[in-house]
Formats: sequence, C-alpha cells, structure tokens
Amino acid sequence: MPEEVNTGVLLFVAYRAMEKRVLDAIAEAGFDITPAQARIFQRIGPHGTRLSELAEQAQVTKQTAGFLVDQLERAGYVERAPDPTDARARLVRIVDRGHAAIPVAAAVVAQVEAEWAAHLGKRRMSALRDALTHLREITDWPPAAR
Amino acid sequence: MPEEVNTGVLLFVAYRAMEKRVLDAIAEAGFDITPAQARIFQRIGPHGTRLSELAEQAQVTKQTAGFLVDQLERAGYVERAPDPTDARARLVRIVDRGHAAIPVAAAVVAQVEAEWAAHLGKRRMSALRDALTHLREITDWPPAAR
DNA sequence: TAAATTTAGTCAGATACTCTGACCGCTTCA
DNA sequence: TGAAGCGGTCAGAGTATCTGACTAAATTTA
Repeated sequence: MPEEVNTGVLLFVAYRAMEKRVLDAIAEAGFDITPAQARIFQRIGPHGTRLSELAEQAQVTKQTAGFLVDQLERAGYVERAPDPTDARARLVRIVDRGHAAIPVAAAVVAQVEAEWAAHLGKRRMSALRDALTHLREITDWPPAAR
Repeated sequence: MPEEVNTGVLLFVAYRAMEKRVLDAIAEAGFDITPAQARIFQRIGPHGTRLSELAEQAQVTKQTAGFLVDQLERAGYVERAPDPTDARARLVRIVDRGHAAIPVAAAVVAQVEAEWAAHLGKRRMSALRDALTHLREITDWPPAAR
C-alpha cells in the first residue's frame, strides 16, 4: 500500500527539523532569539527590508511583525531607518549584534543541507529543491492577499 | 546566479500554503478549528491516539497538546477514552463533529496536491514526495528527544 | 490640483499558544 | 516490593498572534 501521508505533514516535518537545528545552534552561540523573531529576522535583506514585506514573507500581520521587530530592536539585532524612497516607510536593517548571528545560522543551514544531501543523494536533493522552487510560483503569497 | 534560497524557507512556503488552504476550507465549511488545534487533530489515528504521541508528532509539549485537546473536546470534535492496554493512558478519539470535518479536509488536501502535481508535472511531484518521505528517516523526531 | 483612495506603519486590546516546573497514579523491572 | 519510568494533569508565566481603529504619506482620479 502506497504511503498515504499528506504532503503537508511531510513538509512540516522537514521544515521543523531545519528550524530546530538552526534555533538550537543560535541559542548555543548565546543569541537569545525566539522562533518567531527568527522567522522575521531571516527575511531581512542586506539593504534593509520594509516591515510590511517582512510580514508578508513571514506570513503574519504587520502588527505581529512590528511587535517582533520591536523586540529584535531592543535586543540590538536590528534598527529601523527611514526609507529614502518613501517617507511613510521605514527599513528594518540588521546591525552589529544581528550581523554576528548570521554566520552561525548560515553555517548550520549549510550543515543540515549537506546532511540531507548525503542522505538523499545529490540527485534527489536537487530534485527536492527544484520541485520546491517551482512550487513557489503557485504557493508564494499573492502579494495582494494581505 | 543559482538561486540562493535556504531550503528551510522553501519548505515553509509550501507548508504554509497547504495549511492555509485547508484551514480556510474548514472554516468555510463552518468548523471553528484553529491552526494549532488542527495540527493536533490531523494526527489522531482511526482508533484513537495517545496524548503524548500527538504531542510528539505535532512537536509540542504534552501540556500544549493537552490544552488543545481540551478545546477540541469542549467543541465536540474529540473525546478522551481510557486506553484498555494501559490504565495510565487515555486515547484521544475523533467523535461525530470531528468525523464530519474530515472529508472537508481530505477533499482540499487532494485538491491542493492535484494542483501541485498539475503545476510540477507528475514526475516532479512524485520526486518531491519521494525526497520528503526519505528525509523523514533523519528528520522525524527521535522518539526520545522529548 | 483638490479630493478620494490606497499604502506603510502604529496603538490598543483581546486571544490563543506554548513553555517550565511540580505533581499524581499506574507500570515495569531489578 | 521498592525504585525508576511513563502518561497525564495542574498551576503559573511568558510569547505570539489577531482584529479594529487610526495617522500620515503617496498615488490616483475627477
């Protein structure tokens, strides 16, 4: 009988495994970042990202994103800077302590991806990424949905 | 430049897309189930499942699982029954209203999976499921980790 | 170009979710 | 049979999330 497991569950298991590994490593390294904060932080681009964009990508409301950015700001990981192109907007940017956390996270992500590739084999690992990447075309949020 | 997106993010986007579709459909059909409740509910087996097992699979503590089961129970979706094989344990079982919700969820899961398969092509879709299924061997929780 | 609409973000308040620690009763095993 | 382990609950605290209402800036429209 063919495995009857819902694809959602499969995605959940893999996602949580990755998240747990990264969060554990970050905590290990002495950064006090919660899961929800991390989901926001991780989406801040190199030149700063607007709050609403962070909210959209992390799939939470602007209010929630704002709440989490407040905490990241108080803890010294990010700052809010005016957006030169739009006076209503502000850019959330990573600062010193935030920059320090990035290599830790990047290293463990690379490590986990390597373990997965080792387990699945390169072919299947790249098939996984390929499928997920193409899936974004239909699953990534319609920018207007919120 | 090859896409530089973290596999975790890819998994997250797909997972949330599926979850949102299912939750929306369930709400549409008049069931007041929250996301957290759904993550527990979905893992209850046909003959009932123990609380600790639900907690483990949903990756929350027993207390959290108990809290959510309380709500599902009060709302008439599940019941707690004694486990005949172990007097300490109790089986969480789906009852009437819970049974009514299942076809709704199953239908939308099938629908979404069909859409994904249509977008990716059968080959890539099955490669996706194949990779994720194999990944469980290393990502599924070590039963002792909690 | 003034008015109407949309967009970015915040404030306030209410819920919902999750955790840690402590505990009780049943089971297992030396 | 006594000690350790397991399944579950209680209590309490903190975290995350939402809806609704609002301000101000930008954009569209008449």
